[in-house]
Amino acid sequence: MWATVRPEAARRLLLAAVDSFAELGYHGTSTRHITTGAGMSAGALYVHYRTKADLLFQIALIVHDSVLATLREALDGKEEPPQRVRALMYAFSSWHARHHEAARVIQNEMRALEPEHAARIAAMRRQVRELILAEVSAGAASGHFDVADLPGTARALSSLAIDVCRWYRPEGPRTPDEIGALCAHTALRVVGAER
Amino acid sequence: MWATVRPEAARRLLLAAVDSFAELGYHGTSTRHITTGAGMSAGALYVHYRTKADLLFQIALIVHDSVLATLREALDGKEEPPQRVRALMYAFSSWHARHHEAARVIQNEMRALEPEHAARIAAMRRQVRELILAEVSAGAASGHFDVADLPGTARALSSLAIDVCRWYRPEGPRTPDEIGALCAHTALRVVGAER
DNA sequence: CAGTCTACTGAGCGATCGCTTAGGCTGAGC
DNA sequence: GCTCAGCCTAAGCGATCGCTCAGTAGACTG
Repeated sequence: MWATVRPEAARRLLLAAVDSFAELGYHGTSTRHITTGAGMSAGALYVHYRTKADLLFQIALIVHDSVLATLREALDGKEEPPQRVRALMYAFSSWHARHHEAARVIQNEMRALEPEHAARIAAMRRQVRELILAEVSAGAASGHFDVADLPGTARALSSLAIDVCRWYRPEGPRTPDEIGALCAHTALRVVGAER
Repeated sequence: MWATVRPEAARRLLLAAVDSFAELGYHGTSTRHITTGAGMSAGALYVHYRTKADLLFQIALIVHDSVLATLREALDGKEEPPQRVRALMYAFSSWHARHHEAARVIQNEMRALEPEHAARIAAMRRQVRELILAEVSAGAASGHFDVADLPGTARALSSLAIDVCRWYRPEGPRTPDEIGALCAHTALRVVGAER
């Protein structure tokens, strides 16, 4: 996810910021804590980023790009609605386990963005929601699913996957792939695909 | 939920803190912002609370008490597992809509607590999880539900309800009661109670 | 080798933070 | 009518915040 961030020092700062934002929150993290974590002195952050808020924005852009790419790749080549929802939910929820630190940052810290940056991120989040809603709607229209409330059901699937980043612990009993399989199975029950 | 907090000035401070913590986060909120919101000067906070962190702890105690009381009251008198899970999920999710600000505080800001306070809150959260797990397990044992993974399914129900506080907006199209009904219905599908 | 550029250091700026303290106001009890 | 405890204000402490900037080390160019 971070491979494209250059130069290497900018990437080190960004990774240190994700770590610290996830653990202490945006406002709980000082710029000195970030630069120390990246092995640099206090002023180095401003060589690569305009402000602390800009650093958060760059993180949000990269992370949301990663989510969207992951979801689209998961759907690629799948035809039948149950297969598509299974792939989508597997990818979405296992991504939230694998990248739980980055996910926590984009779930909890977006209110620190300036309005115009927040709007750009909100647009990317809307794309994710519409992607899920489209799959639920398609399955309901084709008769594969039994769904009375389309947006409400899409919201439920979204909740199942996103909430993973809140409770997931790497030392816990489940791997990201096992969580993906569980969430996908649960999602198919939620849309009424099991007969 | 806050009626028992006395004197009235302490309650005003507490309510202002919940508002601000929910909107700006614990570290994003200054003690001056809290006292201004309660119509007092900066020093007034320390008449009623030892520290800013202690104020957060008092909030967490009250809020978790409210959740536990709400869940136990919802189960009271219900006999059959499907009825109990429906009541539990209705109460849990509609509580998260009705009290979405307080819920956001206890979901996102608990890491700011001191270790011994965090441990007390963690114990209360464990009680909530065990309450849900017990209902899922009882329904599976009695044959009302079809559940292969008991803790995983309990976690899914918990996610459905808790995540409400992340996306709920008072100006949105659904009332807390409608959200409760939707989550309860979804939960019964997740546990395989629909035949 | 001299000159230039980029990446970074480290001191430090003004602002704001959590919290303390001295003192004033108010109302219940004697 | 006086005392005193409880509640609150206003000023301000030391620490830390985000951010700036003059200076430097080292690689590259001509």
